[in-house]
Amino acid sequence: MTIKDIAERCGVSVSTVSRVLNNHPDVSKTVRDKVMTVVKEVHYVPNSSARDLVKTKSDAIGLVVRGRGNPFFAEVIRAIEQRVGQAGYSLVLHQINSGEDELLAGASLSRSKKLRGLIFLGGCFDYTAEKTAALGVPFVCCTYTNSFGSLDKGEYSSVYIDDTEEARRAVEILIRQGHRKIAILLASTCDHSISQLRYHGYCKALTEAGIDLDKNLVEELDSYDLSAAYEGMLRLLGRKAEFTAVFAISDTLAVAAMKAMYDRGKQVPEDCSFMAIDGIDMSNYSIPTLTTLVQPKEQLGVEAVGILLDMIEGRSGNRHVKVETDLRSGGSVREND
Amino acid sequence: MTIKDIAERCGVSVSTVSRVLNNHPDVSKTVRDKVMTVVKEVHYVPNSSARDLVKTKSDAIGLVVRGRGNPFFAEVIRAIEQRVGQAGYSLVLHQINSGEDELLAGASLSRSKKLRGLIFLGGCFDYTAEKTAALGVPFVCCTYTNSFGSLDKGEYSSVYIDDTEEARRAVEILIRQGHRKIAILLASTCDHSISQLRYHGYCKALTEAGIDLDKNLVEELDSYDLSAAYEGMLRLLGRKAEFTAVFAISDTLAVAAMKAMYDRGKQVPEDCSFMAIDGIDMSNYSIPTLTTLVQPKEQLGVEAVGILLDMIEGRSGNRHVKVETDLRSGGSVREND
DNA sequence: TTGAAAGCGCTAACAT
DNA sequence: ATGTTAGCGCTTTCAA
Repeated sequence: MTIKDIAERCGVSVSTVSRVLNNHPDVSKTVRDKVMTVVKEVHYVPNSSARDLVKTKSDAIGLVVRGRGNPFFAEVIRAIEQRVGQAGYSLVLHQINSGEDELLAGASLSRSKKLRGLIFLGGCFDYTAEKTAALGVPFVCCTYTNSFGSLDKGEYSSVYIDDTEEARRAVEILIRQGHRKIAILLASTCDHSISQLRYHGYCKALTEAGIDLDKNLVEELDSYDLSAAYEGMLRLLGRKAEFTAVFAISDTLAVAAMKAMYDRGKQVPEDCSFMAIDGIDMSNYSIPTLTTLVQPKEQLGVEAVGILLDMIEGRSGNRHVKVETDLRSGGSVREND
Repeated sequence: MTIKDIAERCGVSVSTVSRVLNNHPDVSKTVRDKVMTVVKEVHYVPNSSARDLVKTKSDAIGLVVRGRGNPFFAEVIRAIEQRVGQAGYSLVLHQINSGEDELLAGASLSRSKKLRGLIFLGGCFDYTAEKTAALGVPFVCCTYTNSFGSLDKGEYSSVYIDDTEEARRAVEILIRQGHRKIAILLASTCDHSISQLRYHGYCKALTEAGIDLDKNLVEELDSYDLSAAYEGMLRLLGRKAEFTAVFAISDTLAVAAMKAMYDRGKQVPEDCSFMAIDGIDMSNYSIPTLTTLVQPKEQLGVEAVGILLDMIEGRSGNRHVKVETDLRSGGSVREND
């Protein structure tokens, strides 16, 4: 069923049908009604490929999300969708798995869908000008910035929290509560990602407090899965290393780790305190409620779209916005005062 | 940058470039290499609209998911993606919000992307032949079946659990443990959805055990949000109605409700047992681990794709597959034996 | 207000 | 092995 079929059934030309379909004003009501009737009757829907092909400039913004089903991203995505829609643009959401390259995905999406701009959510931290050149449109890194890459500040945009500083702050909060033996649950100490940055903040806080880093208290996981965190926590407990608190680099890891504690007959926070970063909805319902530095998820999304639209519409060049976390005091950290 | 530009730069015709791009064998290595070099050099990516437009029959299967960020769906989606890919088809994933009509979305997707078939995940239970007519391709309802609609068995396919029966079974398990005062946490008793079916199973179990339905123990929520479940549980506790167990129609509701218990200083399962249906990953890490009837998420996805491909490739007509849940015994139900 | 026709970028038949 | 060309379904000038 094509526009031509509709035209024939209505006894009009294809251009008239096209006009009706696109709400052009210069069509008589009689014709318009007739066309619409037939369209409804046969459930006609225009072929979007043909439509996209013919119009040179789209209103599509691409969103490439790395890490499927990451609950932290869900809220950010929602905010992005809403803002993009409000601004009269359409959103092309493309989710990729951890192993894939988001720049490649973005470049491909950009060319094939004629995107006006791109937002990357949860990508890598080490882009080079050479790799981003393929994108061909303005882009903004959401929830991270290019800490390990060689990109100049003027070559990209970002909305992010200062991962190192926030991690330092989180660990400092534990130290202020009297903790000196603090374990860390993370993905890797040298993967050039959020994990490495937050590890760095952890080290910094220890140093500032004059505490020596104990490698025995660093538990590296091979994924962000809940099961990996659970097993990691058990290993930590099994090592018989002494610690009174755990800093988990994400809420999900903390929740699974607290469960491991419980299953080993230990109490949180009596036997061990837990502190994390992210602030997902779920950790509000963990037992006890997780104490965590909450990222401003909606703001992250809103700012990302704002910066991108400013660039697309020529109001400004690349920009970087650092946002702050908010301490949510649950019951997972023992108060020693 | 179009295929024509590439052709010019290489001094060959567009068809040659097209051949290279599509891995046709009849191109000399010299030409192929030259074309590939230029393609990489200029970051050329074919316009997918033009590509899709020209090929009359696609290999795309649509997946319309109702209910963004529902953790239960995540695993089903993963299984579907994998199977569709394995079979040599591509997947077009379209997520819609609770308010939207999945049939409309599916119909639109179907026509505009020339889909070969559709899978609906988390849709409604009341389709009519009139409404599904617009789809124009075979479709299968995944995780639900058309309990309240007027569709004939031969007019659609489905992979589902028997919601009523599984709910009955869940409540029966509670009754076997000696519970007689069992509250239920649900979304609605008459929304023609999973909630209504599971409510029906709850009633059935009570009746079979000779227990009168106590409307005071039925807590209807206005959404599936964790916060709604938390508040609902507080209301239930506030009513001073007596109950020794709660049947939550989904894992997420149960987790939030258990937290409400904890916050009111009550113990699970000592003061109240909890039982649910779904079996999401997260509820493995609740405290205590949630006792729940686990849906075979991967199987749901695999079967859905299997049925759809059988129809697309003409091996069979519409089919209905009922799958079974698996009891996961956590610590949320008190064992009285 | 309507119709005819060009062309968006690509693939695939048909030529060579 | 490579080039020429006819569309795929649609929007959009340009004419009428």
